[in-house]
Amino acid sequence: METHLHIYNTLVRKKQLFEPIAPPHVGLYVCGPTVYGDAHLGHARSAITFDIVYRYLKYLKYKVRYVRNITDVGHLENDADEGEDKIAKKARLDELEPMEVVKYYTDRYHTNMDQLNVLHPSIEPTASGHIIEQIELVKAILKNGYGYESKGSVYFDVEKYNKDFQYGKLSGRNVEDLLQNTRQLAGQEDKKNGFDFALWKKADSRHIMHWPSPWSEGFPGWHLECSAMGAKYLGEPFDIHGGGMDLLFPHHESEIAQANAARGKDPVKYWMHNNMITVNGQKMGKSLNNFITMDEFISGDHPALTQAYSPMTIRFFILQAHYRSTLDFSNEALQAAEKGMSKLFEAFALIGSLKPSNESSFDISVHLNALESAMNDDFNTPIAIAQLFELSKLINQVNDGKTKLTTADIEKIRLVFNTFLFDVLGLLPEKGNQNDQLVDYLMETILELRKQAKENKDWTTSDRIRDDLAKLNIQVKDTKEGARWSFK
RNA sequence: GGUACCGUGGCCGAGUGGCUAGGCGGUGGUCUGCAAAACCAUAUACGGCGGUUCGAAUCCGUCCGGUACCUCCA
Repeated sequence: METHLHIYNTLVRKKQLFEPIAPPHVGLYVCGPTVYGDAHLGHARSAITFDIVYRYLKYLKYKVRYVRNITDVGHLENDADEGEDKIAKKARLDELEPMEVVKYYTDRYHTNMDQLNVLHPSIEPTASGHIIEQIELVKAILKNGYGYESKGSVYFDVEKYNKDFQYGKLSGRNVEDLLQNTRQLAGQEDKKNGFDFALWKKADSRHIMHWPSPWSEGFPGWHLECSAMGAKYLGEPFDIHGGGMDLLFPHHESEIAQANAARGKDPVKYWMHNNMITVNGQKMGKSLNNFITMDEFISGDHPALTQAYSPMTIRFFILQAHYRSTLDFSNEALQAAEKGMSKLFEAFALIGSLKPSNESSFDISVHLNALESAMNDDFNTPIAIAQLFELSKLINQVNDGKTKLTTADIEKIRLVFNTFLFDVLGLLPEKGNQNDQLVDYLMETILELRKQAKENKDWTTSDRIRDDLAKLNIQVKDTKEGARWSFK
């Protein structure tokens, strides 16, 4: 399987040729959501970024096992290890069973992902379903001497680990700096060093999610689940681990440390990190309280939104930027994306009615190659989309009789659009098709009436038909061959 | 303070030593009964200052401005 796919590997901070550990198989692990709130634009970006990775790897004929976890325990509240489990806290406030909260937000997350046309992962494991694996991992770390027990909790001994391995190899930090910069944080009494992180945490009386363990009735530390589940389903090491840039430190750094401490080897060959969505240049996130949920985008019901945006518009908007760049949210940018995307779909819809010629005035394969090399260059979707715009321009030119294409090349263009626009980029025209035949028939009748009015130079009637249809978001387009129509 | 990164035309956003990215918006034109759509043409650019080079938006230095991580976060 020869490809030229290059992936930017955060571990070495440059693009590398992608060489799977055991081709044609590829293991892909992505940090999924913590299900204690609705998905927002940032979640959408991460999911879409790695959806593209998944789709393109499959396009390249790899056999991909894609694991994306659901975090339903473990992440602690603010005061580091003093805090309460996020989901438990939410449950207490709402007087719900924790698993009720988990189920509620997991379902909502799935709905949003389906709306965005994000493919389902091969496996979607939950942290609460892998407590045993996580306990085993803690045992292995303890056995190798890289952890210590303290008052029923177990911590990772970063200083000890750093003597034998390198803590900070992913994030570019060093332990000396960390020592100086984490000293003042509260709630560190039980730990040898401030930067030591919890592997197992003893539950206090308020804590309603807990499990038995050799050390205490408690719950796993927050980096453990990905280490345990990644290894379980993808092996050690596996190919690609993805997530948001904000997870780079300490989460992914600690995953590397845990794997080395337990088994003496790095867990992952290629680390990929998507950048953040920003609002007025600032990260969109919970703590800044400036996030907009997917449902709010779809309904338009948010003070920052001047209109509703379809999930496909959001997907397209996200794909128009490279995943490693920050992407700034604005209504203007969303609206530009909406218009641009519909232009692509309109061009695609025209392919079926193009008139073939005996020769082609341009070479389709040039564009196909350009699309592949864009995707091979660290999944450069903006360039790929630019290529699709080039193609749609050509389609329109053929439609206008300004350039020529053979029947075979028209089919080739259709195939390229199908493959890249729909399969690889995962964009779908979203006009409902429930009443297609009826609508087509009605439109045929209406446009026939308008044609007659025009022939009679009854402009009042013909314009009224046009304007009324516009109110229904139906656009009439007069061409040399007669009127066409489409949904706006 | 430490670490990583960014500053591109009205807006969004690729590119990273020489060859117009692209989209939205603007302007002019073709088409049209008038529009719209489409097509054609076109303007507006690489934060400041130095340096390297035949040549820099792209490399180096420096200054200015901004962001992320170091606490849960996609």
